[in-house]
Amino acid sequence: MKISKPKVTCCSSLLAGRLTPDEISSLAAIFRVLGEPARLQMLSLIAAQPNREVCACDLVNQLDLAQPTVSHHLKVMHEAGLLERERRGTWIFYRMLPEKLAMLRSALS
Amino acid sequence: MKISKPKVTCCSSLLAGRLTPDEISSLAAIFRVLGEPARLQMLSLIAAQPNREVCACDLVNQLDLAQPTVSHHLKVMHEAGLLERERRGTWIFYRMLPEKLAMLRSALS
DNA sequence: AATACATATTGATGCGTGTCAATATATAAA
DNA sequence: TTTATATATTGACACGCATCAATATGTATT
Repeated sequence: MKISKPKVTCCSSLLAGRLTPDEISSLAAIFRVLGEPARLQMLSLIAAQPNREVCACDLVNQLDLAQPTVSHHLKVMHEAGLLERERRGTWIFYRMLPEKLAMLRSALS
Repeated sequence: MKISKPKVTCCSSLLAGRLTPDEISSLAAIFRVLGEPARLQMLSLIAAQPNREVCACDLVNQLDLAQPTVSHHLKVMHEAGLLERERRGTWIFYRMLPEKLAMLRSALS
């Protein structure tokens, strides 16, 4: 029985070979999302919570940014696949989705 | 003889704990450099070379960008610590410095 | 329905930066 | 020195986007 050779690369890797234009633009899009200090700070705050989630109001209180600005960044990160949202009553909680970060990690290796 | 406990964290990690403002801004700066499709394409082209280096003229030929634009991006990536330069005659060759990418990888883990 | 609070959206503004033409600088060869 | 080629710099322009005030929408309570 023939054993198929395992593929060593699972995702697009920046250091090995040439990337397609689609891979390049989608990779750049995620990097651009992370290239904003306010957003990195929000991710760091979420990761620092014991249950790994925050409601938007917490970020508004801690972040020295106006509420529309926080809402804007949350939307950007949610649409980029970095955060998931869940409504609980009046509050909306955001959690990290580590898959996108893992994908970036493999793109950098 | 007492054996010192090894530190598990070597660098700033986005997912564990809170980051300092300095860590956040320097991390964001590198992500912003990578958040540009033209620059990712240049890195991909460099990584695809057999000897892992290119001269600037090669990039100008292959990249559908004006020469000053290529020069600008090379400067940005060099100042960010992603590329190293070496002059050989009239040409200037650029090579990748994988250390910064490794640092980003650990920040994402 | 009315009130209160949380979040999202709209619209406007200002700043950063990617882009390129023009020009300058650097290196090598004749 | 002159010529040619490679790279960098300057200056200007246009576009994207972070930011916020004002407003709208959503949810729960009375």
